[in-house]
Amino acid sequence: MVRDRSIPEATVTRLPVYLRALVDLAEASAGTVSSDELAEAAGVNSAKVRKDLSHLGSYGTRGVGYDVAYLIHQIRRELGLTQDWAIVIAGIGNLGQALANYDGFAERGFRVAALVDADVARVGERVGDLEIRHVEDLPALVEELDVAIGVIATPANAAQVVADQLVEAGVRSVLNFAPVMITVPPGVSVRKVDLAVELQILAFYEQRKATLADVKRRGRAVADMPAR
Amino acid sequence: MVRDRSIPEATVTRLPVYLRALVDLAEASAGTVSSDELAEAAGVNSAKVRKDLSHLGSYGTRGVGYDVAYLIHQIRRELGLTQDWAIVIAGIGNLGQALANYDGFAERGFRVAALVDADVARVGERVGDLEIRHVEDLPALVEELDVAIGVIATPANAAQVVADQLVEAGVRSVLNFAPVMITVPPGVSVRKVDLAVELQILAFYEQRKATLADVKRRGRAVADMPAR
DNA sequence: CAGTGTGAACCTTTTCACAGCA
DNA sequence: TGCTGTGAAAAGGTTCACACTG
Repeated sequence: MVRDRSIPEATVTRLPVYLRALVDLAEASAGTVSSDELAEAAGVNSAKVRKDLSHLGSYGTRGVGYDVAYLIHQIRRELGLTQDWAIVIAGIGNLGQALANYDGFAERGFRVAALVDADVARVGERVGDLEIRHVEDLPALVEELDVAIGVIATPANAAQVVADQLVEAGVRSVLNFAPVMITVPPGVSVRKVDLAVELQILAFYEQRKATLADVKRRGRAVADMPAR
Repeated sequence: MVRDRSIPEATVTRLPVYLRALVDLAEASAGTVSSDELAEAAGVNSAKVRKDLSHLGSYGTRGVGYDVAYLIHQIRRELGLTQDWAIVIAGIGNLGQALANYDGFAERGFRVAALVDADVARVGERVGDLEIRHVEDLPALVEELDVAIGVIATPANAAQVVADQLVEAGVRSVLNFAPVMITVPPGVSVRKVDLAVELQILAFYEQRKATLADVKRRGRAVADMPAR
């Protein structure tokens, strides 16, 4: 059967989760893993694991499971993590600093190559082993360091300006932590992480749980928050 | 028509996004907004906005649009944001500190009520106007401050232990920033934010863009990253 | 015979398109 | 006339269940 080149979006979002679970398993020196075990570790069900992995090809062995090391390799290849990616962080406030020092990036092939801020007073300050540069230097930094991904950690009101500067400088992918939607030209990818949004979603389900107290109001119990 | 009490999960995840856009619009003193305008501001399409809002009830006016202030009120009510929620942050490293100082929480009704860390050496240290407390104090803090939501900002290896402590202390909702899956008893909600996962997803699409260079390989162009 | 790979059924979400209302 | 609200259609994602294989 010809393998379809395109992997469903939902699968793409889960591959990094499997990858981490697999790396943990590898460290625990597991040679092989079943879809059941991997599902458990990733917090999904095993049918989903098998479907997802089948999009990569037939890398499992019936009656045995998947070879951990080989599967790690395949997922890395599929996600483009065999190379490492240089990222630039724009906006070195609390969040920017936390991101600059976040070990999870380096562990997974993302190298924080540069830090920029619009505040001239901050320029020259050291964070970890990088020096904060002025945002005006972006074009040179992107070019020099071959930066592919820009991370926006500025306040909301600066985000669009910085996004424009990143794009102008040649960055093609943007991860936006600012609590505002930014617009970019076609061909540039954006993902948005909004810390407060996640809390609001939790609050919704928390509130709904409280409603469980007066269950008698209706026949059917109020649903629990769906597992992800 | 009887309005169904249950709002689709996909809609719940978008309500906070609409809410923010609406608050921005309100600040720009817009009295009314059409589904088209709101869609633009939220980065989705207008049919989705109308479907989503229709789950809250019929709050729009045909030929005119939605009353911004009223819609804000309705979404807040639906999300349970009319009260404010006390949260505790566990693990006061770089990320924990950034979260403790993050304005976006307070702005949206989340009050950081306590900070805890397992490292006794950190106890007593001040971050903003809170003092770091020892993780052992969790039960007392949760009780006293009526904490509903716990945020885990510890390293991966401490996350499960802290999650257990939070649940033990009475927290019913957990936002997990640690790069590991945690398990909790039924009835406790967990959402997970993984900073590196988002980067990995971007890398996937970035890599795919690179593949566009050799478009001739196949008839159909490689798809762009789907908009969220 | 344990566990993958996968059609088929099912469910959720998105999009379309337009009737109906202010 | 302009824009909401919503059935109906389409797309996308999940789960089931089992044939098949190492």
